[in-house]
Amino acid sequence: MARHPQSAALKLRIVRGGAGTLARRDEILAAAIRVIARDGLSQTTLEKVAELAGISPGTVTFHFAKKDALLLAVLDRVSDEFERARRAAITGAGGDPVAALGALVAATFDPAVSDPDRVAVWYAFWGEANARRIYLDRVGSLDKSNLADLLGLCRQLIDEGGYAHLDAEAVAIALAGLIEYLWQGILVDGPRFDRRAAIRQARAYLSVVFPRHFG
Amino acid sequence: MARHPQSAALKLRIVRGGAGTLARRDEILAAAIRVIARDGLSQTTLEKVAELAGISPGTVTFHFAKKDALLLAVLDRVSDEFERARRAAITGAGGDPVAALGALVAATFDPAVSDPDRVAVWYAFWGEANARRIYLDRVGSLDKSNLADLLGLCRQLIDEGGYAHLDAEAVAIALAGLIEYLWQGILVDGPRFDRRAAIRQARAYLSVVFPRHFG
DNA sequence: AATTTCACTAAACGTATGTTCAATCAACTG
DNA sequence: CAGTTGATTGAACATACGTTTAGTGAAATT
Repeated sequence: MARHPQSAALKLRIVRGGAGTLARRDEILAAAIRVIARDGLSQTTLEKVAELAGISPGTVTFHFAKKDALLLAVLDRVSDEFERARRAAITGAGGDPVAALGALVAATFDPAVSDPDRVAVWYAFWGEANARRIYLDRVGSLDKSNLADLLGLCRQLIDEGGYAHLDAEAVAIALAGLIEYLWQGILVDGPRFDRRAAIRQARAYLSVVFPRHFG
Repeated sequence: MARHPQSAALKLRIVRGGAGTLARRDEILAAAIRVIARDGLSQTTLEKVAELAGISPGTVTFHFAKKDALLLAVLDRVSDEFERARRAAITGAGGDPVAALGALVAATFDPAVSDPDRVAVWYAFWGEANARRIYLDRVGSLDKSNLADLLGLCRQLIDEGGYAHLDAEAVAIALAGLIEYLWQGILVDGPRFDRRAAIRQARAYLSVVFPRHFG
């Protein structure tokens, strides 16, 4: 008895990288994200994921051949979401480094992007990054391009804003570290994390470094 | 056939918190640290730990009743080492905030303290922190007291050094984030991590914020 | 010398879990 | 409507792993 027959709404069958409809894959990924966040990678089982998705364990391996493939798909999903939000913030600023830095901070703490589950998943993969090089490649590259963007924006602001005395690299690394550090608070405090305070503290740092542009 | 009889050197039997000699416990903890760093928490098994320690799997559960207890002991061990190094750096500075900040940075990237295995273990537990509250308590409290120390030192330097225009909290959080961010490099680059460059970058930030004391 | 204690081994046990597979049902196709 | 395809189930399989336990030998104790 197939409890989940193909509905007309799911007729759009785009098979890429694996079997199954995209909708079902998304449901499984969403369930996996929650299980990983709740139980950690070491306690994540296909049975738990299946139960949370309301399907049988076999269906999970039908859509994701191996457990490893599912976990990697989760990482890619979360990684893509973060990357997209980051890019949108920069693009929306239209070349203005001050607006871009502000938008990056705002995007980082946007509840839609950095909900506690996704943050927990992100840290879970960081925790296994040393053991699985493929994880390290993903999380590392996102981190790297984030720093590269911040460094570019800081350089631009230093040049155009008359902050020639500043060490762009030091300022950018500190900013990247600050943002990540505040981000950790989401992991620690969960839903009670004060996002406005985090944004305020990030801007306080920017106003220390670039006082004439972040008053 | 007991291949590891009690030798005269191990006669000192201090049993605290569990069975066994301290020496054997240390060997097991060292093996566990390496396995966790190499394979991640999700792939760490008692058999691997036992093999690396050159003993049988049963001996591990003899010294650490449960696997959970072993993992927690590993976390405590690494946590204690970090905390001790931090405290030593601050104490050694004798109340001088400039010396203390410099010593903290140096200690953070001291190879004896932050060897790649220990850093990987630290991140591994961070990765499971959302799932296991007891992990979160440990890693979170170390992080908290670290920030508290940095904040105190920054406040002191701001007051005594004539930096009244600076936001102490913003400066301290950025410093904490910067150090952690650079620390991540140990995880990413392993033994090839450039510790001198990291120290240089940390001091570059300090010289941006406190130019008259970190020239 | 006899007895007890401690550290350890090796095998056994039971369970949890990733993966496979035959069967089933719905939807689409011609 | 008959036949094919795709999604799903549920059970079976194999195995990896944490834990238990009986047994062993050396050291300490009496």
